[in-house]
Amino acid sequence: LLGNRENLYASLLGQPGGNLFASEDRLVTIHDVAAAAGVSIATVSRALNGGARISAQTRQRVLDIVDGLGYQPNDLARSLLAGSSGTIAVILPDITNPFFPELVKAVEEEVNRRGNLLLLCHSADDEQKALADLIQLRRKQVDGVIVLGGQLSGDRLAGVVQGLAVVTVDRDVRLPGVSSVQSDHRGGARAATQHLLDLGHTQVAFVGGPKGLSVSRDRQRGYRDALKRAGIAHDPALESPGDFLEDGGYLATKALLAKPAKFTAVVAGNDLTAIGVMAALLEAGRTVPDDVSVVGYDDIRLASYVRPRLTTVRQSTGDLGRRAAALLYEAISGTRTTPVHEVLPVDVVIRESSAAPALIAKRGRRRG
Amino acid sequence: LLGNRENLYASLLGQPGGNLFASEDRLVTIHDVAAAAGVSIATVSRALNGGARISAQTRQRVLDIVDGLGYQPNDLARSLLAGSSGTIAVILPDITNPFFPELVKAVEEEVNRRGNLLLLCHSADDEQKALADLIQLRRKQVDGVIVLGGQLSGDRLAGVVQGLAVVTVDRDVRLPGVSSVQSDHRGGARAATQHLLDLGHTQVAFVGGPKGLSVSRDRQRGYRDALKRAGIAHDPALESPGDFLEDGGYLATKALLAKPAKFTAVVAGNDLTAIGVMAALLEAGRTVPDDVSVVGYDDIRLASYVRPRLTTVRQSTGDLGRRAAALLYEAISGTRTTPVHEVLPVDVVIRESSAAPALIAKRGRRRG
DNA sequence: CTGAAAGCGCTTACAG
DNA sequence: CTGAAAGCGCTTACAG
Repeated sequence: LLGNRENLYASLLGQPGGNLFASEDRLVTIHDVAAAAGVSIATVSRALNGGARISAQTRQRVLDIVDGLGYQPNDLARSLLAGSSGTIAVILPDITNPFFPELVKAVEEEVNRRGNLLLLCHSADDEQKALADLIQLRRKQVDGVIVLGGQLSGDRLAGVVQGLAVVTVDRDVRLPGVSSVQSDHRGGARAATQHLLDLGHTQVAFVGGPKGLSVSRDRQRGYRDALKRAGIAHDPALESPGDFLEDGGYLATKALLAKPAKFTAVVAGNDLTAIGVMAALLEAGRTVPDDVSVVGYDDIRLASYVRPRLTTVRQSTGDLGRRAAALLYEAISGTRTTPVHEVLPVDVVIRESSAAPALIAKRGRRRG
Repeated sequence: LLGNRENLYASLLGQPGGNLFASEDRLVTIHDVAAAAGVSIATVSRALNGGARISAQTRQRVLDIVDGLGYQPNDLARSLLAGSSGTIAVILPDITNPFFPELVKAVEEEVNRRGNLLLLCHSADDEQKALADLIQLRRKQVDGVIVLGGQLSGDRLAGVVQGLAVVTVDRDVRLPGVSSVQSDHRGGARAATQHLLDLGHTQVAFVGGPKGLSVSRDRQRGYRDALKRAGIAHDPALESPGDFLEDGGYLATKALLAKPAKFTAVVAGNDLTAIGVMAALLEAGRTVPDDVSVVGYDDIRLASYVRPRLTTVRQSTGDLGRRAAALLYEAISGTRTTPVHEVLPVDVVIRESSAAPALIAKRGRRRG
């Protein structure tokens, strides 16, 4: 295939006749090739698509003309016949959150490996736009779509999704025929909180994600799980939603700091939130981790570049993308008819932003 | 248009008959609608596309059937006729560099505003793949493509680009009919370096971008411009290429630190590089900015969240994307026939990572 | 092995 | 206002 492609652009670069235009502004079509080669368009098609019986010499003659003319088949026509466009779409809420580009990159690699192209719709946070996009995608005959996170309700999604292969990532709606992939948000948040508890913290705040996302809910549940297991009642005054961006973490922490309730550690809904949390703490004169410990979630690349380096929960973002793509192609090809719901494992990466609370640390030193 | 869309998915959600399938696995087509309404397919087409003369009552009857059946026109067929797919592509080198998502977001908004869809090709760093992608895009009849940065040589691009509307961003190749947008890399780097010089630095190192990119070249030129203007000869021992990622900045700084040549400030090729530079300095026991000042380039969102907050050159990334999209649509519509090459202004954002060199600072204090 | 014909799902002159 | 027909650029049985 690639060899074929190379031929094609070799011709585009080299040949004097390779100007792509049959006339003024009509691109060269299969008819032009057929005429130039003195064969029917069926023969040109056969020469191009291999497989079918055609004499080696006819094929070569046609291919030479194809090169000379710089002919490129029109995929719109091919797709119309095939009923498939060779295109996959991903719908996501916020491409400026580094978590998504990493995921999209993995998806794009898989999509490319299969010779397909990737459409990007930046809409999952706006239900109206997401629905409109989905409809447009269907009209364009995309073969499948991966829905990343987002607010789109299951009902709405179900309504618009018929006839489309769909895989969701990081949302827990169960739709007929729709597989999903997500990492173990609840377990991850539980482990992150447990890590702080193990360090000796007993007053742990939580700055989560936006309300209404299953990811936010799951991570909050994990946080509470850990507290409960340690016999600590969760204090609503120490829990705050965020927006999965730096700002939300910053603002929520400001608010937390203004309350009478004390805390020596914060579990953040994701890394961007954690960065905002740290900024607010620093601004309030609290040192991380000496005064307050902070843990994030995602392990985006920058988590290890901020100071202090961020303790966080690592998701294998690439795996998430690759699994989503794999499941989507199974759905498209009909290999998989009953959906699966995969939960990928996560682990806590301990870096510099978490430490024993000040008092305990002193006691420890005294003992040692 | 949106109203129309709303109708459509209202029907998809509500109607009992709206199942999209005419039979087993054939989607409903215009013929099904025509048959159900007892009219010709031409009439259905007219009812859907407005404009043409059709009685209000026939239109309504057809539209009701359309809703009832959940019919969605096949855009592949429409596009084949129109010779245009309503699709735009962007080719970029590295979506995990936060600079690009911000740009892509702006482009996507413009593309959406025009009712088009955006294809994403993650290939500009691999010439072979970029060419293959470009060819595939042409076959899919995309209306235009925005090429972001990347290594793709002008010649190669020229060969494959005929018949496609193209706009380049952050590269200085001049191709017939191809407009370009970029920020003032040279001026920006010059201003950033000047800022350090003004602070009193005389030994300023440079950790740039990958070799072979015009962006890298321009920023290095700006750096040298400023030195020259100050009567300082640039020292090749203090200049190093990077890769526009954290790692490159980190590694290059390690190498710089191992050399005998001294420096009290570093101009980094971009913000990611600057973050790597700071990590290496910290690891070597140098404080930023007390021992060494660092300035970045791009002003990605995280530049103001790392500690110390990064002094950097702000590009209006959104403007870059919006201008690129606008120029592309001018090319597509034929409004613009002679290409333009726009250079957008930049400015230095002074934050915490730059300060007077230690010695000067002390002198200053003594004096004061 | 090769060609003529039908057809993919639409839109748009052309008649009426 | 409405329908029959042609055509967008291809692929694929169907004949020969």
